[in-house]
Amino acid sequence: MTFHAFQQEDVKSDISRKLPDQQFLLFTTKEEDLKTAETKKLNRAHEHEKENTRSVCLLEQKRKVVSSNIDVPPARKSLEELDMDKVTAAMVLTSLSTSPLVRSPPVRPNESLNGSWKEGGFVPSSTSSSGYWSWNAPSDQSNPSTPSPPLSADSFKAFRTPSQADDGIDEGETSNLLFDEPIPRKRKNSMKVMFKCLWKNCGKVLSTAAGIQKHIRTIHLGRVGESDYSDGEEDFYYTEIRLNTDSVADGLSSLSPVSPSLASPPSFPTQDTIRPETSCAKTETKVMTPLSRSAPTNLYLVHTDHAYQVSPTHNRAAGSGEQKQTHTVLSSPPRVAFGLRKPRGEGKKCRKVYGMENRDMWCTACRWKKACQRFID
DNA sequence: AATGCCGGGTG
DNA sequence: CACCCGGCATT
Repeated sequence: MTFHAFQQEDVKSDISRKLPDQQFLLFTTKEEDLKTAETKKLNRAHEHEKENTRSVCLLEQKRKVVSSNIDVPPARKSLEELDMDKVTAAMVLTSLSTSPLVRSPPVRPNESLNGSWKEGGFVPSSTSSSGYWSWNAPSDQSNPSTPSPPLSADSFKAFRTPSQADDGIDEGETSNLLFDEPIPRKRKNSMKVMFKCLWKNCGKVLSTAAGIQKHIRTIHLGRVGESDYSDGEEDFYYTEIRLNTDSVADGLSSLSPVSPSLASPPSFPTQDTIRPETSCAKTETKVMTPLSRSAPTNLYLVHTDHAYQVSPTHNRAAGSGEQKQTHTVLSSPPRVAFGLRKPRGEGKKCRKVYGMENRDMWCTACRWKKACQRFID
Protein backbone atom coordinates (compact mmCIF):
# COMPACT_ATOMS: atom_id res chain seq x y z
CA MET A 1 0.00 0.00 0.00
CA THR A 2 2.49 2.48 -1.05
CA PHE A 3 0.02 5.08 -1.76
CA HIS A 4 -1.15 5.44 1.74
CA ALA A 5 1.78 7.58 2.28
CA PHE A 6 0.38 10.07 -0.09
CA GLN A 7 -2.87 10.30 1.59
CA GLN A 8 -1.53 11.82 4.65
CA GLU A 9 -2.32 15.35 5.28
CA ASP A 10 1.28 16.37 5.45
CA VAL A 11 2.06 15.38 1.95
CA LYS A 12 0.06 18.09 0.51
CA SER A 13 -1.49 17.25 -2.66
CA ASP A 14 -0.37 19.89 -4.97
CA ILE A 15 1.88 17.42 -6.49
CA SER A 16 -0.73 14.92 -7.17
CA ARG A 17 -3.03 17.43 -8.61
CA LYS A 18 -0.51 18.57 -11.07
CA LEU A 19 0.49 15.17 -12.09
CA PRO A 20 -0.54 13.98 -15.46
CA ASP A 21 -2.93 11.17 -15.59
CA GLN A 22 -0.38 8.51 -15.92
CA GLN A 23 1.09 9.30 -12.66
CA PHE A 24 -2.19 9.83 -11.18
CA LEU A 25 -2.68 6.18 -11.62
CA LEU A 26 0.09 5.57 -9.26
CA PHE A 27 -1.91 6.99 -6.51
CA THR A 28 -4.97 5.06 -7.10
CA THR A 29 -4.66 1.47 -6.38
CA LYS A 30 -8.11 0.23 -5.88
CA GLU A 31 -9.48 -1.29 -9.00
CA GLU A 32 -12.38 1.01 -8.85
CA ASP A 33 -10.09 3.90 -8.88
CA LEU A 34 -8.46 2.63 -11.94
CA LYS A 35 -11.71 2.76 -13.61
CA THR A 36 -12.33 6.25 -12.49
CA ALA A 37 -8.98 7.29 -13.60
CA GLU A 38 -10.06 6.39 -17.04
CA THR A 39 -13.08 8.43 -16.58
CA LYS A 40 -11.01 11.26 -15.51
CA LYS A 41 -9.02 11.06 -18.63
CA LEU A 42 -12.10 11.16 -20.64
CA ASN A 43 -13.30 14.11 -18.82
CA ARG A 44 -10.08 15.88 -19.33
CA ALA A 45 -10.35 15.25 -22.96
CA HIS A 46 -13.84 16.40 -22.79
CA GLU A 47 -12.83 19.66 -21.34
CA HIS A 48 -10.30 20.21 -23.99
CA GLU A 49 -12.67 19.45 -26.67
CA LYS A 50 -15.34 21.70 -25.58
CA GLU A 51 -13.83 24.32 -27.71
CA ASN A 52 -14.58 22.37 -30.77
CA THR A 53 -18.01 21.59 -29.75
CA ARG A 54 -19.59 24.15 -31.89
CA SER A 55 -18.13 22.93 -35.06
CA VAL A 56 -18.95 19.43 -34.19
CA CYS A 57 -22.49 20.38 -33.70
CA LEU A 58 -22.63 22.03 -37.00
CA LEU A 59 -21.24 18.97 -38.52
CA GLU A 60 -23.86 16.83 -37.00
CA GLN A 61 -26.52 19.17 -38.10
CA LYS A 62 -25.32 19.06 -41.62
CA ARG A 63 -25.33 15.36 -41.61
CA LYS A 64 -28.82 15.29 -40.55
CA VAL A 65 -29.84 17.80 -43.08
CA VAL A 66 -28.34 15.71 -45.74
CA SER A 67 -29.94 12.58 -44.62
CA SER A 68 -33.30 14.12 -44.25
CA ASN A 69 -33.06 15.46 -47.71
CA ILE A 70 -32.42 12.08 -49.04
CA ASP A 71 -35.23 10.19 -47.49
CA VAL A 72 -37.55 12.42 -49.24
CA PRO A 73 -41.06 11.72 -48.24
CA PRO A 74 -40.78 11.17 -44.58
CA ALA A 75 -44.20 9.83 -44.41
CA ARG A 76 -43.53 7.12 -46.87
CA LYS A 77 -40.99 5.17 -45.02
CA SER A 78 -41.47 1.64 -44.13
CA LEU A 79 -42.09 0.85 -40.57
CA GLU A 80 -38.73 -0.63 -40.21
CA GLU A 81 -37.06 2.42 -41.53
CA LEU A 82 -39.03 4.50 -39.23
CA ASP A 83 -37.92 2.53 -36.34
CA MET A 84 -34.39 2.80 -37.36
CA ASP A 85 -34.83 6.46 -37.83
CA LYS A 86 -36.00 6.76 -34.37
CA VAL A 87 -33.08 4.89 -33.18
CA THR A 88 -30.80 6.92 -35.27
CA ALA A 89 -32.24 10.14 -34.14
CA ALA A 90 -31.97 8.98 -30.64
CA MET A 91 -28.43 8.04 -31.15
CA VAL A 92 -27.61 11.42 -32.43
CA LEU A 93 -29.41 13.05 -29.65
CA THR A 94 -27.84 10.92 -27.09
CA SER A 95 -24.44 11.47 -28.45
CA LEU A 96 -24.98 15.13 -28.55
CA SER A 97 -26.43 15.34 -25.19
CA THR A 98 -23.81 13.49 -23.37
CA SER A 99 -20.64 14.85 -24.63
CA PRO A 100 -18.80 15.89 -27.68
CA LEU A 101 -16.31 13.29 -26.80
CA VAL A 102 -18.59 10.66 -27.95
CA ARG A 103 -18.71 11.87 -31.43
CA SER A 104 -15.42 10.31 -32.33
CA PRO A 105 -16.72 7.85 -34.83
CA PRO A 106 -19.63 10.02 -35.56
CA VAL A 107 -22.96 8.47 -35.75
CA ARG A 108 -23.80 8.47 -39.34
CA PRO A 109 -27.48 8.59 -39.63
CA ASN A 110 -27.69 6.53 -42.71
CA GLU A 111 -25.17 3.93 -42.14
CA SER A 112 -26.38 3.27 -38.74
CA LEU A 113 -29.17 1.44 -40.37
CA ASN A 114 -27.19 -1.64 -40.86
CA GLY A 115 -26.42 -2.18 -37.33
CA SER A 116 -23.04 -0.63 -37.26
CA TRP A 117 -24.27 1.91 -34.86
CA LYS A 118 -23.57 -0.25 -31.98
CA GLU A 119 -19.95 0.41 -32.03
CA GLY A 120 -20.63 3.97 -32.80
CA GLY A 121 -18.24 5.04 -30.18
CA PHE A 122 -20.56 4.88 -27.33
CA VAL A 123 -18.45 4.24 -24.42
CA PRO A 124 -20.57 1.88 -22.56
CA SER A 125 -21.08 1.34 -18.96
CA SER A 126 -17.50 1.83 -18.00
CA THR A 127 -18.04 5.44 -17.26
CA SER A 128 -21.37 5.52 -15.75
CA SER A 129 -22.44 4.24 -12.52
CA SER A 130 -25.77 5.71 -13.13
CA GLY A 131 -26.09 4.23 -16.54
CA TYR A 132 -27.07 7.12 -18.66
CA TRP A 133 -25.49 5.55 -21.64
CA SER A 134 -27.78 2.73 -21.61
CA TRP A 135 -31.06 3.86 -22.91
CA ASN A 136 -30.79 1.30 -25.57
CA ALA A 137 -30.78 -1.45 -23.12
CA PRO A 138 -33.71 -3.73 -23.41
CA SER A 139 -35.73 -1.19 -21.60
CA ASP A 140 -38.70 -0.28 -23.63
CA GLN A 141 -40.01 0.29 -27.05
CA SER A 142 -39.67 3.39 -29.05
CA ASN A 143 -38.59 5.66 -26.40
CA PRO A 144 -35.06 6.35 -27.24
CA SER A 145 -33.78 9.56 -25.97
CA THR A 146 -35.83 9.68 -22.90
CA PRO A 147 -35.24 7.38 -20.04
CA SER A 148 -38.34 8.77 -18.63
CA PRO A 149 -40.73 6.48 -17.00
CA PRO A 150 -43.39 9.03 -16.32
CA LEU A 151 -44.37 9.21 -19.92
CA SER A 152 -46.84 6.51 -20.30
CA ALA A 153 -46.48 4.54 -23.43
CA ASP A 154 -49.52 5.91 -25.04
CA SER A 155 -48.99 9.50 -24.28
CA PHE A 156 -45.64 9.21 -25.78
CA LYS A 157 -46.98 8.10 -28.99
CA ALA A 158 -44.35 9.08 -31.38
CA PHE A 159 -40.88 10.27 -31.46
CA ARG A 160 -41.28 12.58 -34.34
CA THR A 161 -42.86 10.03 -36.51
CA PRO A 162 -46.43 10.98 -36.51
CA SER A 163 -47.20 9.20 -39.70
CA GLN A 164 -46.92 5.86 -38.13
CA ALA A 165 -49.50 6.71 -35.68
CA ASP A 166 -52.66 4.78 -35.51
CA ASP A 167 -55.20 7.19 -36.77
CA GLY A 168 -54.58 7.87 -40.37
CA ILE A 169 -55.14 11.53 -40.21
CA ASP A 170 -51.55 12.44 -40.10
CA GLU A 171 -50.57 10.75 -43.21
CA GLY A 172 -49.42 13.42 -45.53
CA GLU A 173 -49.77 16.02 -42.95
CA THR A 174 -46.49 15.58 -41.33
CA SER A 175 -44.78 17.77 -43.78
CA ASN A 176 -47.40 20.38 -43.43
CA LEU A 177 -46.83 20.43 -39.81
CA LEU A 178 -43.41 21.62 -40.47
CA PHE A 179 -44.74 24.85 -41.68
CA ASP A 180 -47.23 26.68 -39.65
CA GLU A 181 -50.04 24.31 -39.59
CA PRO A 182 -51.87 25.21 -36.46
CA ILE A 183 -53.43 21.80 -36.11
CA PRO A 184 -56.82 22.88 -35.15
CA ARG A 185 -58.69 19.91 -36.41
CA LYS A 186 -56.04 17.62 -35.32
CA ARG A 187 -57.91 16.54 -32.31
CA LYS A 188 -59.88 13.66 -33.38
CA ASN A 189 -62.34 12.41 -30.88
CA SER A 190 -60.96 13.38 -27.57
CA MET A 191 -57.42 13.52 -28.60
CA LYS A 192 -55.35 16.56 -28.07
CA VAL A 193 -52.02 16.74 -29.73
CA MET A 194 -49.26 18.62 -28.16
CA PHE A 195 -45.64 18.99 -28.95
CA LYS A 196 -43.12 18.76 -26.31
CA CYS A 197 -39.61 20.03 -26.50
CA LEU A 198 -37.22 17.30 -25.62
CA TRP A 199 -34.32 19.52 -25.04
CA LYS A 200 -32.66 18.75 -21.84
CA ASN A 201 -34.06 20.76 -19.06
CA CYS A 202 -36.57 22.33 -21.27
CA GLY A 203 -39.99 20.93 -21.38
CA LYS A 204 -41.79 23.37 -23.38
CA VAL A 205 -45.06 22.14 -24.62
CA LEU A 206 -46.72 23.84 -27.47
CA SER A 207 -49.74 22.92 -29.40
CA THR A 208 -48.30 23.38 -32.82
CA ALA A 209 -45.44 21.70 -34.47
CA ALA A 210 -44.49 24.94 -36.05
CA GLY A 211 -44.46 26.56 -32.70
CA ILE A 212 -42.30 23.99 -31.13
CA GLN A 213 -39.98 24.05 -34.03
CA LYS A 214 -39.64 27.71 -33.91
CA HIS A 215 -39.02 27.41 -30.24
CA ILE A 216 -36.28 24.91 -30.77
CA ARG A 217 -34.82 26.78 -33.62
CA THR A 218 -34.56 30.05 -31.87
CA ILE A 219 -34.01 29.01 -28.36
CA HIS A 220 -31.96 25.89 -28.57
CA LEU A 221 -30.41 25.98 -31.95
CA GLY A 222 -29.83 29.64 -31.78
CA ARG A 223 -31.03 30.34 -35.24
CA VAL A 224 -32.39 33.72 -34.81
CA GLY A 225 -32.23 35.40 -38.12
CA GLU A 226 -33.41 32.64 -40.31
CA SER A 227 -36.78 32.79 -38.79
CA ASP A 228 -38.70 30.52 -41.05
CA TYR A 229 -36.00 28.45 -42.45
CA SER A 230 -36.17 24.92 -41.29
CA ASP A 231 -33.74 22.23 -42.10
CA GLY A 232 -35.59 19.67 -40.17
CA GLU A 233 -33.15 19.72 -37.38
CA GLU A 234 -35.77 20.76 -34.92
CA ASP A 235 -37.75 17.71 -35.71
CA PHE A 236 -35.44 15.68 -33.70
CA TYR A 237 -35.93 17.64 -30.64
CA TYR A 238 -39.55 17.47 -29.98
CA THR A 239 -42.04 14.82 -29.58
CA GLU A 240 -45.65 14.60 -30.26
CA ILE A 241 -47.87 13.81 -27.42
CA ARG A 242 -51.42 12.76 -27.62
CA LEU A 243 -53.50 13.59 -24.73
CA ASN A 244 -56.77 12.08 -24.11
CA THR A 245 -58.73 15.08 -23.23
CA ASP A 246 -60.82 13.21 -20.82
CA SER A 247 -57.76 12.18 -19.01
CA VAL A 248 -55.82 15.31 -19.48
CA ALA A 249 -55.00 15.47 -15.90
CA ASP A 250 -53.34 12.15 -16.09
CA GLY A 251 -51.42 12.96 -19.15
CA LEU A 252 -50.18 16.12 -17.71
CA SER A 253 -49.21 14.79 -14.44
CA SER A 254 -47.23 12.19 -16.19
CA LEU A 255 -45.58 14.81 -18.21
CA SER A 256 -44.39 16.87 -15.41
CA PRO A 257 -44.23 15.28 -12.08
CA VAL A 258 -43.00 18.58 -10.86
CA SER A 259 -45.78 20.84 -11.74
CA PRO A 260 -49.02 20.40 -13.50
CA SER A 261 -48.51 23.74 -15.05
CA LEU A 262 -46.30 22.46 -17.74
CA ALA A 263 -48.88 22.74 -20.35
CA SER A 264 -49.41 26.36 -19.78
CA PRO A 265 -46.47 28.17 -21.09
CA PRO A 266 -48.29 31.44 -21.42
CA SER A 267 -47.20 32.69 -18.13
CA PHE A 268 -43.87 31.12 -18.61
CA PRO A 269 -42.82 33.25 -21.45
CA THR A 270 -39.34 32.97 -22.66
CA GLN A 271 -38.26 30.79 -19.90
CA ASP A 272 -35.79 29.01 -22.02
CA THR A 273 -34.08 32.06 -23.21
CA ILE A 274 -33.08 32.81 -19.76
CA ARG A 275 -31.70 29.52 -18.77
CA PRO A 276 -28.10 30.53 -18.81
CA GLU A 277 -26.30 28.04 -16.70
CA THR A 278 -26.09 25.15 -18.98
CA SER A 279 -26.05 25.67 -22.60
CA CYS A 280 -27.17 28.26 -24.98
CA ALA A 281 -27.00 31.56 -23.31
CA LYS A 282 -23.70 31.22 -21.72
CA THR A 283 -22.48 34.74 -21.69
CA GLU A 284 -19.97 35.50 -24.36
CA THR A 285 -17.31 32.93 -24.30
CA LYS A 286 -18.92 30.02 -25.93
CA VAL A 287 -22.15 31.46 -26.86
CA MET A 288 -23.76 29.14 -29.26
CA THR A 289 -23.02 25.63 -28.42
CA PRO A 290 -26.47 24.44 -28.09
CA LEU A 291 -25.99 20.93 -29.18
CA SER A 292 -22.98 20.40 -27.18
CA ARG A 293 -24.55 19.23 -24.07
CA SER A 294 -28.17 19.61 -23.91
CA ALA A 295 -29.84 17.62 -26.47
CA PRO A 296 -32.93 16.12 -25.10
CA THR A 297 -32.39 13.57 -22.54
CA ASN A 298 -34.67 13.73 -19.67
CA LEU A 299 -37.98 15.27 -19.58
CA TYR A 300 -38.28 16.42 -16.14
CA LEU A 301 -36.37 18.88 -14.15
CA VAL A 302 -38.02 21.02 -16.59
CA HIS A 303 -39.06 23.77 -14.42
CA THR A 304 -36.95 23.74 -11.43
CA ASP A 305 -34.15 25.16 -13.36
CA HIS A 306 -36.01 27.94 -14.91
CA ALA A 307 -37.65 28.76 -11.74
CA TYR A 308 -34.29 29.48 -10.51
CA GLN A 309 -33.33 31.85 -13.17
CA VAL A 310 -36.55 33.33 -14.20
CA SER A 311 -35.93 36.96 -14.26
CA PRO A 312 -38.27 39.85 -14.34
CA THR A 313 -37.08 40.60 -17.80
CA HIS A 314 -38.67 37.50 -19.10
CA ASN A 315 -41.43 38.81 -21.13
CA ARG A 316 -39.86 41.34 -23.24
CA ALA A 317 -38.62 40.41 -26.60
CA ALA A 318 -35.10 39.37 -26.12
CA GLY A 319 -34.31 38.94 -29.72
CA SER A 320 -36.43 35.89 -30.05
CA GLY A 321 -39.33 37.00 -28.11
CA GLU A 322 -42.08 35.86 -30.31
CA GLN A 323 -42.31 32.34 -29.25
CA LYS A 324 -45.18 32.71 -27.01
CA GLN A 325 -47.48 32.23 -29.88
CA THR A 326 -49.13 29.03 -29.08
CA HIS A 327 -49.74 28.74 -25.47
CA THR A 328 -52.60 26.54 -25.06
CA VAL A 329 -54.94 24.77 -22.88
CA LEU A 330 -54.96 24.90 -19.19
CA SER A 331 -54.40 28.35 -18.02
CA SER A 332 -53.13 27.73 -14.61
CA PRO A 333 -50.11 29.84 -13.96
CA PRO A 334 -46.95 27.95 -13.27
CA ARG A 335 -46.77 29.40 -9.89
CA VAL A 336 -46.68 26.09 -8.29
CA ALA A 337 -43.92 25.34 -5.93
CA PHE A 338 -40.80 25.93 -7.85
CA GLY A 339 -38.02 23.63 -7.11
CA LEU A 340 -35.99 25.43 -4.61
CA ARG A 341 -32.79 23.94 -5.73
CA LYS A 342 -31.11 23.55 -8.96
CA PRO A 343 -31.24 19.93 -9.93
CA ARG A 344 -28.10 18.27 -8.97
CA GLY A 345 -25.73 17.79 -11.79
CA GLU A 346 -25.58 14.31 -13.02
CA GLY A 347 -22.24 12.86 -13.68
CA LYS A 348 -19.34 12.04 -11.55
CA LYS A 349 -18.10 14.16 -8.82
CA CYS A 350 -14.71 14.41 -7.36
CA ARG A 351 -15.82 12.86 -4.18
CA LYS A 352 -17.14 9.86 -5.96
CA VAL A 353 -14.23 9.61 -8.27
CA TYR A 354 -11.36 10.11 -5.97
CA GLY A 355 -12.97 9.10 -2.78
CA MET A 356 -12.79 10.66 0.58
CA GLU A 357 -9.26 9.47 1.05
CA ASN A 358 -8.01 11.48 -1.84
CA ARG A 359 -9.81 14.54 -0.91
CA ASP A 360 -6.95 16.67 -1.99
CA MET A 361 -7.38 15.55 -5.51
CA TRP A 362 -10.80 17.00 -5.65
CA CYS A 363 -11.41 20.16 -7.46
CA THR A 364 -11.53 23.10 -5.20
CA ALA A 365 -15.21 23.49 -5.52
CA CYS A 366 -15.71 20.02 -4.29
CA ARG A 367 -13.44 20.57 -1.44
CA TRP A 368 -15.36 23.62 -0.48
CA LYS A 369 -18.52 21.66 -0.78
CA LYS A 370 -19.56 23.63 -3.73
CA ALA A 371 -20.82 22.40 -7.02
CA CYS A 372 -18.21 20.33 -8.68
CA GLN A 373 -16.34 22.08 -11.38
CA ARG A 374 -14.29 19.31 -12.73
CA PHE A 375 -17.03 17.07 -13.87
CA ILE A 376 -19.51 19.59 -14.84
CA ASP A 377 -22.54 17.94 -16.25
C1' DA B 1 -26.56 6.42 4.86
C1' DA B 2 -23.94 8.68 1.59
C1' DT B 3 -23.56 12.50 -1.63
C1' DG B 4 -23.99 16.95 -3.63
C1' DC B 5 -23.95 21.54 -2.78
C1' DC B 6 -26.33 26.02 -1.13
C1' DG B 7 -26.02 29.46 2.08
C1' DG B 8 -23.65 31.34 5.27
C1' DG B 9 -20.10 31.70 7.93
C1' DT B 10 -14.68 32.87 9.23
C1' DG B 11 -9.91 34.55 8.51
C1' DC C 1 -11.29 36.92 -1.68
C1' DA C 2 -9.92 31.67 -0.19
C1' DC C 3 -11.52 28.46 2.87
C1' DC C 4 -14.66 25.87 5.64
C1' DC C 5 -18.90 23.68 7.20
C1' DG C 6 -24.03 23.25 8.82
C1' DG C 7 -27.69 21.54 7.02
C1' DC C 8 -30.86 20.18 3.63
C1' DA C 9 -32.09 17.88 -0.84
C1' DT C 10 -31.11 13.93 -3.56
C1' DT C 11 -29.59 9.62 -4.52
